[in-house]
Amino acid sequence: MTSAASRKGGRARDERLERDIPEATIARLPVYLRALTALSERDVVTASSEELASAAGVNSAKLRKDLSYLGTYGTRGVGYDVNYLRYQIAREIGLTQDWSVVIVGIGNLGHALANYAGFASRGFQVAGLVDNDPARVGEKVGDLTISSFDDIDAIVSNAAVSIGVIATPASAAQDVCDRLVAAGVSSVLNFAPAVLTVPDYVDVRKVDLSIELQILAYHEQRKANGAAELRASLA
Amino acid sequence: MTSAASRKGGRARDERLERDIPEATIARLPVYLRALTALSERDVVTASSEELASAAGVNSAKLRKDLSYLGTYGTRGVGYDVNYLRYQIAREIGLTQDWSVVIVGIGNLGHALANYAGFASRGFQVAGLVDNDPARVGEKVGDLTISSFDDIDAIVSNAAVSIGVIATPASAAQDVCDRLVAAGVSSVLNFAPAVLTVPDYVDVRKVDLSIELQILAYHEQRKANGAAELRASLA
DNA sequence: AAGAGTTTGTGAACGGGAGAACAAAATCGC
DNA sequence: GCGATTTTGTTCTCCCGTTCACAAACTCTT
Repeated sequence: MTSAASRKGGRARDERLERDIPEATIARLPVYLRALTALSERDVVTASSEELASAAGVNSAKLRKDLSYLGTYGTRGVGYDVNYLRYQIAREIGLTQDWSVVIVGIGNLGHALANYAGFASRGFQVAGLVDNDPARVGEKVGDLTISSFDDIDAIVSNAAVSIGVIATPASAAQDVCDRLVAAGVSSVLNFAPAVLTVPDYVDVRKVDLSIELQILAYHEQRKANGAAELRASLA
Repeated sequence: MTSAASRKGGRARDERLERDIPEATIARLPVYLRALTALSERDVVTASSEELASAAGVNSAKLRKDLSYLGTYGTRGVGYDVNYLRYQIAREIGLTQDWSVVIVGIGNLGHALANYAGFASRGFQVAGLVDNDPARVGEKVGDLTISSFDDIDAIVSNAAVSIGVIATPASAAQDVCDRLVAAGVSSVLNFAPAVLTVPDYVDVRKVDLSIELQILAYHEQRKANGAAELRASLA
């Protein structure tokens, strides 16, 4: 932080100490936000790093360090003001504004995503649903109507969509991704089990259900083997 | 590897060099597996680390190091035998055996998971669907019938379920998790936006859709701010 | 059979994040 | 007003994971 300040030599807007917040921290901010929201709903006014950390499922030192990247929002001897900190984190993540997303691929998963309440409640608005299957185009899901691939451009530009969600089969994912990027999307959340190639300025995050299960299976197997070895060594 | 061998002093089963494979590597093995499967389907017999890495979306040095934890399966000057390596990875992850999973919470997401083809194709068998809502119990999803919470014990023990998938609202997640663990489940995949507390021997992995979107939103905001700052500094 | 050309496996350097520990800063009790 | 107490913000150390770079090992050509 001092480096940024000294480099620019005390520029006017430097109280807003231009950060580079570690990725690992960013990934935890939404968790803290959720914990704070829960506390706020129970009318808790103040929380210590210890309390917050336990609600978020992390270590308190880590939480304090994470928050220190955002600024000095706590009070020593007291803790953090729940609502104030909540607002600061929301602002930092960018949740004080609304984001439009388009969902491509309205199969089982796409349906679930389209109806997912967690989106709207956090400032994410589904601006369009798109599917390749002519039989599905025109179908209503919630209060939205499924459009065809060809409408991607119009949807993205009309609703200023910057985030695309891909819930298609793997075979279609790269093509869909290319179209989204061409239409102006610069962040992609990919549920398809495929590796996507995108320009540098585009962010991609991947969620892969079967990979998660495979990781669990590996550990299960290890547990089982460990137990078997233990039995063998006792025999 | 030498440390393990020397420590135990050349024990009988030590060719099976008892590993501790880094978590980061384990998380990538399923990706390699998928890439290998794709190559195999195109009848590719051999692949270099460079080819495999690009198919998997990683750096070739990382891929080689990852594979070296499993054993010496490549041939210098040649590359890796696709099918052989595929089998070795599958065995390592534990995919040469079948795994039974139970899905709890058959809302939109639960439905999608129950119908997800990627499970069956990788040796994961859905042994039961469970929901709390009496109106849903008895309903058929695919060729399975939804059971009530009270049947969790029976399902888990009858089908030797070791993995539980939680797709309930956050408010129910901890209770469901406790029941699963009590029934004998020792790995949990949690889709509910809640922090779960479990005994040490239980593994939990969490998938949180709205967190992924929030991370993307943060980066979007940064991109937008960066562009705005750039414009300002040029003006 | 020997040299040229590939490609793996790994040692070593590097960077980032986690956790312990403590000094600084605030409140509270008297 | 002052010492005791609480709790933050931060420094320091350690560990894990990534990447580089190269020697070892294999094939192919002549």
